[in-house]
Amino acid sequence: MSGCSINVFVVIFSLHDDALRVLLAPGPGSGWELPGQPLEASESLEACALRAFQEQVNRREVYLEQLYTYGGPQQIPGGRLVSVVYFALIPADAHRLPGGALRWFRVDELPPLLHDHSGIILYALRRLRYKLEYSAVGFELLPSEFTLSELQHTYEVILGEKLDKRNFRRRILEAGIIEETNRRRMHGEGRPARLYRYRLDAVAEVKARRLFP
Amino acid sequence: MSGCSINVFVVIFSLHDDALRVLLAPGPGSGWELPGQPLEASESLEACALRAFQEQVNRREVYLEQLYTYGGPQQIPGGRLVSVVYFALIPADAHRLPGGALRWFRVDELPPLLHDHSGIILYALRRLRYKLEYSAVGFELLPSEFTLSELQHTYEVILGEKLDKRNFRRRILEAGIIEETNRRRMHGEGRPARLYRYRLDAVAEVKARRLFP
DNA sequence: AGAATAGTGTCTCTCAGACATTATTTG
DNA sequence: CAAATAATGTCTGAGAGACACTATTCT
Repeated sequence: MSGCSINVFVVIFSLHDDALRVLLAPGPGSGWELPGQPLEASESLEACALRAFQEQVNRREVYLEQLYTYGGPQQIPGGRLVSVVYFALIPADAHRLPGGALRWFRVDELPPLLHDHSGIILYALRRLRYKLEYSAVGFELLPSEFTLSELQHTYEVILGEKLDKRNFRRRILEAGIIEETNRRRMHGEGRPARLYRYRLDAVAEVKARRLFP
Repeated sequence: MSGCSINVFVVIFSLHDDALRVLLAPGPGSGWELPGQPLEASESLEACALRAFQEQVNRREVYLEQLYTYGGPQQIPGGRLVSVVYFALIPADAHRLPGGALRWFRVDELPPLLHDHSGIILYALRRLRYKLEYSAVGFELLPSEFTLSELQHTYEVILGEKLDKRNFRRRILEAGIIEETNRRRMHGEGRPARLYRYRLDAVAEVKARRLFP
């Protein structure tokens, strides 16, 4: 076998303080980089990606999808480097404060990044926005029960634009991917909002639309 | 560096004899498999993919896009195996008869395949059909000048359904991705058809929509 | 009562799909 | 002039986007 090494990186998105954020690790030199690690001998690519942020997340289930595999002809000491990049969405209520030196950055205020990681993040963001249009991926950033206003706000933050309240609700409800609960959220001020959850079969459908497998 | 090896496979589509076909190589045992080869030390993933079918194609420019990277935890003797899979489209007039033991198979009549290659082909086909809807990828299977009937026929073969002639022409022309030439195709019988070509800036646009980079 | 947020319906316009006839060439 | 293929336009229904007011809770 030729001397080669594979790194798995993850673009981890989450939503807090009214902004979409990415988790980054301090790089070896001055900049930052995506969290990642070398693929170990007997684990799958996906398992390796999960390791990259298991300490950041309380929940076991997260949305994880392969993004792209980079492998230019660059030589590194000891062999060549191939990077497999995933992207992940974790719900606002499920992540811990970053441990170690990791930090959350707003996607619109990224620090200087090593390698081509800023290009990769922009690509992941493009794909997230795109998927938001045709799949139900937005729910992956919310707790399991949420109000329609919260859901709309999630969409607005990711897309970077305001949406019409009535059209948004009509579209989401007609799509049949969420269902009412009997519960409501009281936040002290204003009329309490009904809580919704995504339907279990809708979750299955979203998984079926995943790129692969 | 850990002992690991990377193979690059390509799902190569082309259109002839009224059917969408895939190029396959005889496997080590009894079944067939996708053409592919180990990644060499100082080449990019894409260059390795191009090597896989450079002898099948006259033209230098082909449509090539990364599909997915597989890397289960399976052990193979001497290390683990990661497979990067691309998919390629080559125009009907640009491919040679397969050299060596390679053969073209209709996608609806695949032979027994090794590994999970039949699943990979089905996934590539799904993606091709999907891309046909929102990008101009269909032109990549035709010669540089073509009639609208030929283009429609290409779409029909890939999608596996008949399309309405007037709606098809309206949609394609309104999309502004092709332009008339002054030439016509005479085929001895019936009224000669005007030849079209895709617009150069449309080609650029399609490239911009490519997944990455 | 007032402040704050939740929730609801209509109209218009654009786009997609169904559909049949005329036009041009060859033998 | 018959056979073969190319080329063309209209109608209708569904879905997307613009738009403003009422309802419920808390202090």
